[in-house]
Amino acid sequence: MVRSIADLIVTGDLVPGEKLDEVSLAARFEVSRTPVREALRELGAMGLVGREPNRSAVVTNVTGSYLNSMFEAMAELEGVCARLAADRMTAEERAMLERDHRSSEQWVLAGAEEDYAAHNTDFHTRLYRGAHNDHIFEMVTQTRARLSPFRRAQFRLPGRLARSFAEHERIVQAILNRDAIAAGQAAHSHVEIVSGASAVFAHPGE
Amino acid sequence: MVRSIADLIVTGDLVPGEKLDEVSLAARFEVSRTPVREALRELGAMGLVGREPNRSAVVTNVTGSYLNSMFEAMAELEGVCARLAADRMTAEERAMLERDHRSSEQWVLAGAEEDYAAHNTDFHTRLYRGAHNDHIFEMVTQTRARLSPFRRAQFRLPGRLARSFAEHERIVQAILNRDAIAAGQAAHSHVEIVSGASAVFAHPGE
DNA sequence: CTGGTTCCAACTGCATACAGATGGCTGCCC
DNA sequence: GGGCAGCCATCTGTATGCAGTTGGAACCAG
Repeated sequence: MVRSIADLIVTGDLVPGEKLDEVSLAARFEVSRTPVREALRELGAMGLVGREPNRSAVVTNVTGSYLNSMFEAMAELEGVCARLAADRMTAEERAMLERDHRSSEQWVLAGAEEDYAAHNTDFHTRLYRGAHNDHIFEMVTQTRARLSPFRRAQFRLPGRLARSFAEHERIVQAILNRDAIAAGQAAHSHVEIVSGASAVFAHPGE
Repeated sequence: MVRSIADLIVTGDLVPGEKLDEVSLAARFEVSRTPVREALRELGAMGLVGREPNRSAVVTNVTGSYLNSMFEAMAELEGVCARLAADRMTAEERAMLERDHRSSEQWVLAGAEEDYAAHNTDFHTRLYRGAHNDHIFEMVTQTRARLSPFRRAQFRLPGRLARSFAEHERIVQAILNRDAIAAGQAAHSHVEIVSGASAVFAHPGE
């Protein structure tokens, strides 16, 4: 239930600012209002929807300022993850990260945005896992989920694919060299750039 | 409702591992099960209680490994906050931070654990706010809430008060000097030390 | 006395019914 | 014609009832 509604939001089926009426959602999933309500509470706690007393839940329309704070947080968290990952990744993890990264070059050359986007998600997830810190993993995953409605189109920008790949390259190299500082910085600036690329698509806050 | 139950957990009234039976909670607060259920869902999303299908919610008994990951995350987040705060705090914020810190010395000299603990909470909150990043503020606040059951007694350790004050001093100085790097490091190691001091009190995980 | 099986009580998950609140619409008054 | 007030429709918040499931207690067999 939570998942179903979250998907509607993350996939963009429900647009930021849109009201989530309990009865229509209940009808849509053919259940009663109760599970819907509970799911909305949970989504509210996760920050995906906003709730105030006696009002409909609304898909969080992150205002510019809060959106920026999330992108900044994302950059910081990525930096931390990469730094920790450089120290802690196992040999297998390093190998997988590199292999995966190398193979993604084909999508860049082919200009396959969708495929590269999928790889990109995996790549970052590997990074988060590599930090070997469950709580940080949770935080970064949640933050990413909340940001996802706002960066769907990030790879549409011309040349973004190649640049993203080059930035990944820097991160991978630093991690393979076990250079924690460099890895942290590379990941940090990588996300900073993504945030700039995505800002354009941000839904105007109210 | 959420707040009421969360308080029971944070204050230690409900102990990690304890089952949260919906009907008794409903009776306790003199409401029906419905709002209790929704509150539990929300607390589940916040990570304060664990939930699995057809089971009672249980106060999260953070296992040793996850507890460590939270303390580590806390150290990283504090470091980030202090670093950002050193750059971004307004003159008023700096002044308040210093004033507050100075005045806390009286509690150290008097050995007033309760009072110092209250000040300590304020001090760190100031730091988080000083970073001027709402999302990071949320994350660090949530993490702290989840950790609170596990560090209630941190100032009981002999000499901890004075050491904490000295560490705060380093952080304050670095921020007043606008030395972001030093502030970040000082805050990071401060929390690392707290985590060591608290580990002793961790409820044994299962 | 111990191990297993069966049954029951208690609790969770969901649905429905009702009460309270809110926002918009309509109609009246100025 | 415009503005204000009161009413009504609609939606959220809460209570209660019922069905499904689970864990444990009691009982029986070895």
